[in-house]
Amino acid sequence: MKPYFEANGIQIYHGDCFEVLHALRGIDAVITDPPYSSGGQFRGDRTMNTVTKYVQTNQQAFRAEFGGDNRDQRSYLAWVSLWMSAALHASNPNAIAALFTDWRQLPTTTDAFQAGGWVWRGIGVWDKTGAARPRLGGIKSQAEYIVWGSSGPLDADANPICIPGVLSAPIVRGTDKEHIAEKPLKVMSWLCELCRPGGLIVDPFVGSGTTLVAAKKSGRRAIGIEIMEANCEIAAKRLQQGFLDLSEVA
Amino acid sequence: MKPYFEANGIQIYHGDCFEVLHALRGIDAVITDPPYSSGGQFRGDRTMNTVTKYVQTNQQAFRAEFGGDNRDQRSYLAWVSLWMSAALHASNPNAIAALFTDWRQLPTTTDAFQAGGWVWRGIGVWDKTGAARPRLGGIKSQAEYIVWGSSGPLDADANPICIPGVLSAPIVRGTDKEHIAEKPLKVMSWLCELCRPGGLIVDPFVGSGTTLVAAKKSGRRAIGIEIMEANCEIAAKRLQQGFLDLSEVA
DNA sequence: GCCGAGAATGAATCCATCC
DNA sequence: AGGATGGATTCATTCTCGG
Repeated sequence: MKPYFEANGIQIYHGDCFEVLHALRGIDAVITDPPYSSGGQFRGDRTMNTVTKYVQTNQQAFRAEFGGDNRDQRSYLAWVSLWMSAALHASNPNAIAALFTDWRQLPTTTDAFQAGGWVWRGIGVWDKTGAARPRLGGIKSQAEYIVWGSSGPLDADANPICIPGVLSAPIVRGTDKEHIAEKPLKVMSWLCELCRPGGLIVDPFVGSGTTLVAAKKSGRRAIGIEIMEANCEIAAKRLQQGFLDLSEVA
Repeated sequence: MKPYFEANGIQIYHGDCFEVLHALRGIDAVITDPPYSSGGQFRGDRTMNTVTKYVQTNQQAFRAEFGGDNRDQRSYLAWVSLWMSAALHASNPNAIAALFTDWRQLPTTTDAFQAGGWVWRGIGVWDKTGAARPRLGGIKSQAEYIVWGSSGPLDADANPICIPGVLSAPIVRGTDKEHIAEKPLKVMSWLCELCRPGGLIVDPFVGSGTTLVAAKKSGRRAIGIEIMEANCEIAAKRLQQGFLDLSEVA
């Protein structure tokens, strides 16, 4: 398999994540921001008045909520657990994994994480620090979440760090933004510390490539996988710029 | 039914939450911090008493055990959905609910919330701002979570506020702390704003009574339910002190 | 009052040991 | 493919107290 891009320990493969993951070995950390598949198809139904919708017993309410409304969640569960399982097979015994998710998919993501064979060890919070749409009459949806864990026992000796559980960083805006759901470099750099220094980080959903840029800056090797060629190009460009920046500093 | 305590629109009932909830009507908000039944990876860890489970060092201050904290995930799901369902039947059409949980029980809590017939609308974050136990080799467990939603459509006109999605407040420490799992008054006051001004807040798990104190300070009526008489006493005492403080200010 | 040193603390977790 | 119990370990942050 030939990488789309390669330089200074960072590779990008253009293709499907399953195909590439099956060919990989020696992963120390899976750090990624997969498409959330969020936003309910049946939101109108879900937000109806449940008291009028379910006049009878709550048994009916239970079936409505857990029956047909969340079919897309079911396939999200299956899909995430499949590639997480593929990643586990390519991982070292003390590997770490960290997946982004939003509030709506958080329970499904923790299920998928464990269904894929990983040990779930906690939740990190990315606080967007107020730059979120206000929600009148309720709590502002101001955070995204990082489901994290390991492929086996935590080997704290290999990487004796402790990163904060709530990371505050404003969302990427305006002309800097290359991708709809782009994460701040600060947040991805923070997650890269979960990987042992010099270790191999894999991101199966490169997008605009922020994980790869962060991995490079923090002195880890990285392999990214991306299915859309346009994104491969953007990520490669950012990596090249990043190297230029680094050489200027040196 | 006779309240254990009553003053200035705040009542405490000493008893089981199911019994009292069935007798109630007209709830505008359910705001509560139930026992999480969390702690540890193994069943043995969960079934320990709460002081052994949650208190590590030889503390000077004595803090009481609290009950109902050793359900497994299945029964936790069933138990939460049952009292949430009872609360729904006692609630007004545009009622709000907000439940505390930790990372481990978050997915079960969102299931139970919906199984009880409520519409899940998001997750709030209580950021303990650093004073949490470090976790070597991983992400610090620095937050607890608030699962929130409503009994039906959100009525933003009745209460046109929007509270932040990440609430930062240090944990309660030292001699001020009356309960192992006590929440900061600042956090509970924030949540009380979800209830329409003058509305009725119900807390089925009073503990040390922080929700009730916050409700009083924010000008809402409140009914608390608590099964342990020792906690009823602590909460009543705090409420009386609160009223004294208020009168001194006035 | 301000600063620094030392002590205390935490809605844990992991593991050895015992029954 | 056991289950319960207790003890060791962890360190950033907060608290206490003396100078």
